[in-house]
Amino acid sequence: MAHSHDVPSDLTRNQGLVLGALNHSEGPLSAYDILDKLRADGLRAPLQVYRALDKLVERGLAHRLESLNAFVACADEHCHRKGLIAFAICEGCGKVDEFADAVIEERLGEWAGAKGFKVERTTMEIRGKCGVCLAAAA
Amino acid sequence: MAHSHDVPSDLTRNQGLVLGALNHSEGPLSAYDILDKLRADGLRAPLQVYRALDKLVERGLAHRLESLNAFVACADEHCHRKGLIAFAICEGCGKVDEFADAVIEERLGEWAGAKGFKVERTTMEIRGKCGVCLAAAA
DNA sequence: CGTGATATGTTATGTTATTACGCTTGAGTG
DNA sequence: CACTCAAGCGTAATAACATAACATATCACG
Repeated sequence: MAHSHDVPSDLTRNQGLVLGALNHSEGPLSAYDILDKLRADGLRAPLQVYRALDKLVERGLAHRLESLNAFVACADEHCHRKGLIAFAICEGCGKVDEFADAVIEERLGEWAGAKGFKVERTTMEIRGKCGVCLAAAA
Repeated sequence: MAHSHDVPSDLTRNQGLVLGALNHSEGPLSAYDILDKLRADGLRAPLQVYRALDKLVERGLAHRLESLNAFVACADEHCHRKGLIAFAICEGCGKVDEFADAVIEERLGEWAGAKGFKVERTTMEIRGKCGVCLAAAA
């Protein structure tokens, strides 16, 4: 059976390395975090990472978390996710939960329709504490 | 009658200057944009701006746009806005429309409740084109 | 007056992201 | 095969965003 983080075979070397680093990580990584992890593999410059990230994000294999200036692998194995994706980021453990909500998306569409605004991209990020961390703190 | 951008009188000098710069601007400003506008008033270092912004954001007089690394004055004159605020950012003219949506907020609350996640802060930013820019492009 | 909390000014530094330039690779075509 | 065109790659330099560390100032309040 397929590993939960199998990687498309048509990625370039750098793209594969970067996606591998993201898949391997528990939480989000900054571009420079990724670079540090991949120095052993020959990467030397931020741009090598940013270029790979651009492609991965473009293809939906990774996501950028704007409020962290960091990146995560897409949680959807088959990367079919379309439209609005929301992220819940735990301030305690740093883990990120990715989800989609059709109601929110629809509601946003209504707002946009009423305003004549054409939506191209939406970022939605919730900061807080996950259940595990709350339980641990209690 | 009150000016639409009257400023609370208990702000410090730097806070007042920074909020003034934001109020005066058509669109979002980066901290360094603000600094440049305020050099004539004696500001010299980024930190002076960041410190003022921290306070303004804390008080809800300004908002940070994560996807732009920039700031806007709060659109609500009386700064009573609580809870989730969404921003629609036009890629054409750079203007930002601020709005609140109770349905989205509630929906998010439901998700959080089901997951046991405690929400502390939410950022929601829509990128796209506003009606004016769409009309102009047609 | 003293003292603690908040704000300030300044320098230096850390972190994130892009520009500019030239070389390499590989698919597709004449 | 040779050509070329698009995509990717490597490197250096720099731009843009943000904070640390430290000293001084201001002001409410006991």
